[in-house]
Amino acid sequence: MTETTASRTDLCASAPSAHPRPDGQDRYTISEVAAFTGLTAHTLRWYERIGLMPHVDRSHTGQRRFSNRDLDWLAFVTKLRLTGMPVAHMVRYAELIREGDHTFEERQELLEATRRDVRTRIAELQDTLAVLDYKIDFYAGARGAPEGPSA
Amino acid sequence: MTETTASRTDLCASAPSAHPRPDGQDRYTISEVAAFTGLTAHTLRWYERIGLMPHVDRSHTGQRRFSNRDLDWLAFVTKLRLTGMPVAHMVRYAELIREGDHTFEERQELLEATRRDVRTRIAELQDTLAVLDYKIDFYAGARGAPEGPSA
DNA sequence: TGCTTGCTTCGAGTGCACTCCAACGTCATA
DNA sequence: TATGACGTTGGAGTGCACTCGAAGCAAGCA
Repeated sequence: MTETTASRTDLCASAPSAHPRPDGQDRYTISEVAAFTGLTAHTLRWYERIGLMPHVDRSHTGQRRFSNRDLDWLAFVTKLRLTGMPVAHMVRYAELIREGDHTFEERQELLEATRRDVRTRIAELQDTLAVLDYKIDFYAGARGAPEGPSA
Repeated sequence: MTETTASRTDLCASAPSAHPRPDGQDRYTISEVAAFTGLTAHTLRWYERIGLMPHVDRSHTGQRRFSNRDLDWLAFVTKLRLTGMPVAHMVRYAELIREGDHTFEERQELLEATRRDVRTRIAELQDTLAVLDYKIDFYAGARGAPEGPSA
C-alpha cells in the first residue's frame, strides 16, 4: 500500500544535498541530468533499460523528465559503482524497492553484504597504501644513494 | 650497470612474506605459481606477453621457471590490480624497471600518482560506507515501524 | 609403449559496463 | 516557419582484462 512512501524514504535517505531545483519544479531533461551527474545520456538510458532506474516520468511527447528523487537515486548508484559493486546487484536492489515494503529485510541484507565488501576493499587498499609508502620511501632514499644493497 | 641490483631491491621491497621454497630452490612451474597466486596459468602467460613480468627464466626445454622474486612481483601487481590501476600503467612501471636505475625518478612519480589515486578511492569508499550505514540503520529501524514518513 | 599431465604458441571468445550509430521525432529561437 | 540543437528507439560496437581452445611437444610413470 505504501510503496511510494517506502521508495521515498529509501531513495531520499542520507543525502541532504541541495537539488538544482526545488521539489515541484524538478522535471530535468536527460542532458541536464547528464550534466549534474557526470553520466552520459547514453548511460542514463541504458540504466533505465536494464532496470537500474525506478520508473522515470515522461513528458506528453515521451521525453524523459527526471525528478529530484531520481537524482538522489543516481547519486547513490554512483557511490555504489565506485565500490566495484556489480551492476546486476544494484539492479536487484532496485527490483526489491519496486516490489514494495515486504522486501525490507532482503534489502537490508543486501546492503549489509555490500558494506562487508566495502570494508574488505578499504582494508585491501590500506594494505596497498603501505606497500606504496614503502616503495616510495625506498626511491626517495635511493635518489641520493642508488646502490643500497637491499632496501 | 646495476640493473639487477636495482630490480632486486625494488622487487623484493616490503614483502617479507615467506616463500614456498628458499632462494636457490626457487624454480616454480607455471601451475605452482598459479596455485600460489590464485592467477591462472593463462593469465600468467598473458602477463608475460604484454610485458607485465620481468624476464622469466626457462628450463632447458623452454618451460617457465618462476623465482621467488617473480612471486614478489606478482604479489605487488596483484595489490595494484585491486586498486583498479590499469594494466597499462603497471606495464609502464615494469618497463621503467627494465630500463635501469636512471628511471628511479619516474618510477617514484608513478607510484606517487598511484598513491594519490588509492587515497582518493579510500575516501570515496568511506563516504559510501557512511551512506550504507545510514540506510542500514533506516531499515533496521523500519523493521519495527515501517511507516516512518521521512527517515 | 602407451597414457596422463603439463607445457608451448597463436588466436579467438567471454563478460562487463558502457558507448555509439542510424533514423527519425521534438523543441526553442530567430 | 525554418533551422539546429536536443530527444527517442533498437541494436551494434568498443575496450578492458582476462579466458579458453586447438594443435603439438615433453616428462613421468605402469
